[in-house]
Amino acid sequence: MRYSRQRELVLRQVQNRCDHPTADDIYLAIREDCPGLSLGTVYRNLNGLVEMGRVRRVSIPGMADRFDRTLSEHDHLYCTRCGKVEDVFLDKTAINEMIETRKDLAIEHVSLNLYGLCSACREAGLS
Amino acid sequence: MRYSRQRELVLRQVQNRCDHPTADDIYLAIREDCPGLSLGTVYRNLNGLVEMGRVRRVSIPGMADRFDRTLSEHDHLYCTRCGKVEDVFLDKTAINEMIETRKDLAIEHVSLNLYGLCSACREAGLS
DNA sequence: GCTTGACAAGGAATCGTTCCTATTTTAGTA
DNA sequence: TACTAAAATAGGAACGATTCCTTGTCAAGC
Repeated sequence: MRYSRQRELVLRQVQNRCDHPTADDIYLAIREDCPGLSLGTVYRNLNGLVEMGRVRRVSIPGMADRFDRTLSEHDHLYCTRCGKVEDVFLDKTAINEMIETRKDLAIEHVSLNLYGLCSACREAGLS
Repeated sequence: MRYSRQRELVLRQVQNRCDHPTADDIYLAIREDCPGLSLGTVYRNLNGLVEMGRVRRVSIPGMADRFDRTLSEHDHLYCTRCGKVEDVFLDKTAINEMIETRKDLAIEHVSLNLYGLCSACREAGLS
């Protein structure tokens, strides 16, 4: 795979942000430094970077895909109040053990979608 | 909410099928008995039926939404070989317990997406 | 039987995403 | 440094899923 300035910018954008941007978020952000950038290029590069394992894709039903710089195993919490997506690190041994007991199923992979309040909304609600 | 023949047909279609049809599947099936049916009507009624709790929506990233007649708590297995969606009934007490230990999180709901082989593909693979 | 509001049909519009084509960039080679 | 082929881009058309809008229809209560 050849170097490209656009891919470099896309990767940096994901890595430098602590939120979970959509392709369009990334497009709008990079566009300032790189006018003439095409949204198709952003999608193509994001797909490539996901395939290479450099970034992760976060899919939540009914929303545009988001992208995540954090590669280590974790899940995502969708905030039902503000819509933000937050990383959540869970101990999944209990889940994996439960899955293993089900010898009748051939499950290769489990993904969790968590719905609730993000840390900011939770703290706002406590006060 | 008023009665309508179209809504009746949509609901029956979901309830009489043991697969997980998409809006379009339902549209095509009903259209035979009810020419002039509009796809928009199918969507509108499905959304209404989901809101009323008469059917369930099954969302899997990258695919059209599917609809499920089974209302009791369960999850879904997406077959990585044939693409079929299958109901899976899991004992989620371990998951719920694990979630409860995380006092730092305000999680309201957890949904699992399972990826693997459906029962048909699994049996085909064993032989 | 008339009115009114919920519903349907039909199609335009939207959103997220991919695809296509001509043009530009990159990297290896002479 | 110049040349070339492969790979990447820009720009926009196309696509699939879904919603929205407008107009027409029908059903239940007065």
